[in-house]
Amino acid sequence: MEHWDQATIEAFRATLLTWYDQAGRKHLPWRQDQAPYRVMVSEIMLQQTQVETVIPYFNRFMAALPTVEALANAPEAQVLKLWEGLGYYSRARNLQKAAKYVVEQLDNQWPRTSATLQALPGIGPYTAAAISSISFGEVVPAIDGNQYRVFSRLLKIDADIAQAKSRQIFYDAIAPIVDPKRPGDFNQAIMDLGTSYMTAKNPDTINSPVRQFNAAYRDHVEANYPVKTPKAKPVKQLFVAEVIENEGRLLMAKRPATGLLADFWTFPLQEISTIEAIAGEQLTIKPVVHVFTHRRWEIWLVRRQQRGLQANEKMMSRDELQALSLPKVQHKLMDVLDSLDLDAN
DNA sequence: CTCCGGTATT
DNA sequence: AATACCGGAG
Repeated sequence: MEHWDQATIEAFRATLLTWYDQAGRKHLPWRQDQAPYRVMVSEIMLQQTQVETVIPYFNRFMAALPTVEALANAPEAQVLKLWEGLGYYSRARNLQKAAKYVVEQLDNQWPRTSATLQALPGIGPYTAAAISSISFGEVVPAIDGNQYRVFSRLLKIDADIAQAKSRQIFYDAIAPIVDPKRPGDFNQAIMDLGTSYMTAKNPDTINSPVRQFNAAYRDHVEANYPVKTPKAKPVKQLFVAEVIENEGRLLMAKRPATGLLADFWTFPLQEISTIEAIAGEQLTIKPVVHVFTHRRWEIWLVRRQQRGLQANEKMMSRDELQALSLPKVQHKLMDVLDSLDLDAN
């Protein structure tokens, strides 16, 4: 690992922030006004989700629920509807819990440090540091995938970023480099660097504003960083999805309160061991495929007659469905169904 | 297809 | 430390 002396650290800060002031993504809606509520909402949305995807969701969310009190007092169904399609729905539920906590337990006095912000549900070490540095000026690194990638290359850090224990190694390496005068801008500048020149694939190091600080580039080993062990492949699972229509209503089943897509409504899904279980019954040549981190679902649509309803099941009209927050996989199933009906006409 | 990515739970 | 949780981009 490289060691930077104080002069190098100061030169790096100056170079980075000069570039950020000229070329940083100042137009991002959550950077217009960096009040903690806005930063919290944006950072939770940005967990595991790309900037371009988040922008319209963030704007709708802030228009509908402009203050932490508005979010705390909103019906959960409204919050989930605003989140519809973003995925990782526990983020939305925890976000509202965090808002309630700030309003009801803290009398609207925000925690101002990374350590205390982590008491809020859904706020871990990265998000806490992002909020505290951007909104309150705390001098801490906000270590996300961008910071791992950027500093692993700049400093040739060999710790495996897939390992939890590597976090401390990166924290210790980055903390002395964070600009004490502009910690929030420093963190956001690293994010911008990580999504422009210092990308995961095909980095444009030759044009990077901090090329001269890049030890991995200097030594022609940039492709070796960050060090990351590959993750396991998702397990394949076969399902049959029942389409039961009656008088314009569809039979929907509510998923269990814990686990995958908790409490969300989908067509009734039954796991099958082989396609033979529904021989000839399927409506399409190929299954609907939906992949999670750890599971790959292959879902065969079948049409069935009206039957008795289980406790978690309900016949729903199209209007009722439209009002609900439905997971992407259910939208895929309904889209395939609609395209079949279209072909029939 | 493959790859990417924070937090909570266990 | 390992696993669960989603959708989008290339």
